[in-house]
Amino acid sequence: MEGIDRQRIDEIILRESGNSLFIQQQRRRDQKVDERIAGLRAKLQKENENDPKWKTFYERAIEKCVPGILAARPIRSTCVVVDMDMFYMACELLERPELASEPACVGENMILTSNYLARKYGVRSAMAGWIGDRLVEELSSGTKKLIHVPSRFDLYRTKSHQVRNVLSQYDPHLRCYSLDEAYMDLAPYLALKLTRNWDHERISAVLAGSQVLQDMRSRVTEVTGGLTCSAGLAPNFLLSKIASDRNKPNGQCLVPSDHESIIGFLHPLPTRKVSGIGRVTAKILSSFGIATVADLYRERSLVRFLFQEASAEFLLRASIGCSGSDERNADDVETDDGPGQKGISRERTFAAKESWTAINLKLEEIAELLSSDMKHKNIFAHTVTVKVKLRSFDCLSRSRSLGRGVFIQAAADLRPIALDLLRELKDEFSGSFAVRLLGIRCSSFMGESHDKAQKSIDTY
DNA sequence: GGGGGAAGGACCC
DNA sequence: TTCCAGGGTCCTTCCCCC
Repeated sequence: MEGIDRQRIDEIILRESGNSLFIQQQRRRDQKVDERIAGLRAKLQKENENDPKWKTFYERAIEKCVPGILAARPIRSTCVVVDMDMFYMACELLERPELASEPACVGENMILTSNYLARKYGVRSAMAGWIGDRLVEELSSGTKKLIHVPSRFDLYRTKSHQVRNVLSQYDPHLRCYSLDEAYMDLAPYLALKLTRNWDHERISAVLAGSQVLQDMRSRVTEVTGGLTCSAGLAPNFLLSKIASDRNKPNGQCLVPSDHESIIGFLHPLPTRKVSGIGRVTAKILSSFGIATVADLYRERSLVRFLFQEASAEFLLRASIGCSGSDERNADDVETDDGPGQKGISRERTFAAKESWTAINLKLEEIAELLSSDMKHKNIFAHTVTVKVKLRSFDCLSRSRSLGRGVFIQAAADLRPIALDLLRELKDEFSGSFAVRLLGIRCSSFMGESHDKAQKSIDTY
């Protein structure tokens, strides 16, 4: 079972997806990345010819800012990322334990998550359901069938709440960016627990045993009736996020806060392990010989050359185990309760439609949903964006900011603008306008820094 | 040039 | 035989305006 060949899995996926429109779109995207890489290569060659010493220029600039970045890295490992193990599936397993011994997944057309048995057959989240079926069928020589469990988000929310209740006893300010993940800082908890002021020796001793994490995880399991989670403990969230994945499932990992330990932990990893480095960035890096985080650091001048400033800075920081939030963490323990929501959206996928009436109808439904969400949260927005995905999987969007001081919320206000934007997209698009997804997004909320308006509608 | 909106992408779970 | 989500954030590039 362990040995199911990655290559065979890839072959099956490739064959089954065949020439689907989705795959064709993937290829077009890959091609764009290849072109970007070729462009970078040419630029690099030119630079090498013009000024063979160009690297030293970047090197000096980088060396100058590294000490500052390192100094801002917290000196204690108190940041925790808790990640529930195959969360949706695990929730289902509580009620249907018999599924554990069969390859199973949550989701019908689109797989949201799969159990570890299914993963061995290459079934993973975001995969089309029927491809998962084929993988299991073929790789088990017809002896197994992938079981699809319909998703039940109410259940997952309830369970997520239980988890949050446990975790908030360790950090009342914890952040949850999704149902199955929490970011927390244990510093106040530990300080309190140890009653005395920070005593680095004792805290290290506690943390080295990772007793706190151990207790926390057992309590999660107990309270949820059997859900397990994995956790990472490190000086910042960039590192604890990676650490939380290290001993998955039902495991934990501590990254001590000294530089040697951090580098020893981080540098051997493939760049893709860093949260924020995705498929495309990893591909660009690897085509310039950068495969591991150590490479990322060694080739920092090249990295600076290949990317725009913001991205290069993120990569450089990551390569020495620092995150952008290190500076912030130090002081404002209390002040921020998150940056606040920037936008709100609703989108729906359906069988591709060409009928303009049918498309309009869908758009109106979505406007209705979004407006209701906005009322619920009491937000008024200044910018409306319509998003369309065509049958070819090409994505288009069009947005409009309303007149000065105009903010809307009601579906009656949203609808005509969205419709107008959609018409513009359709009119400008040559070829068949067969729509498989429609979405509306509202952003620039009233009350954000730039707004100079009071409540106002209807004036556009 | 720099600021800011618009369009398109990358990335995350 | 089936034919790839939905809700976000942030970055880059282009373009217009000042």
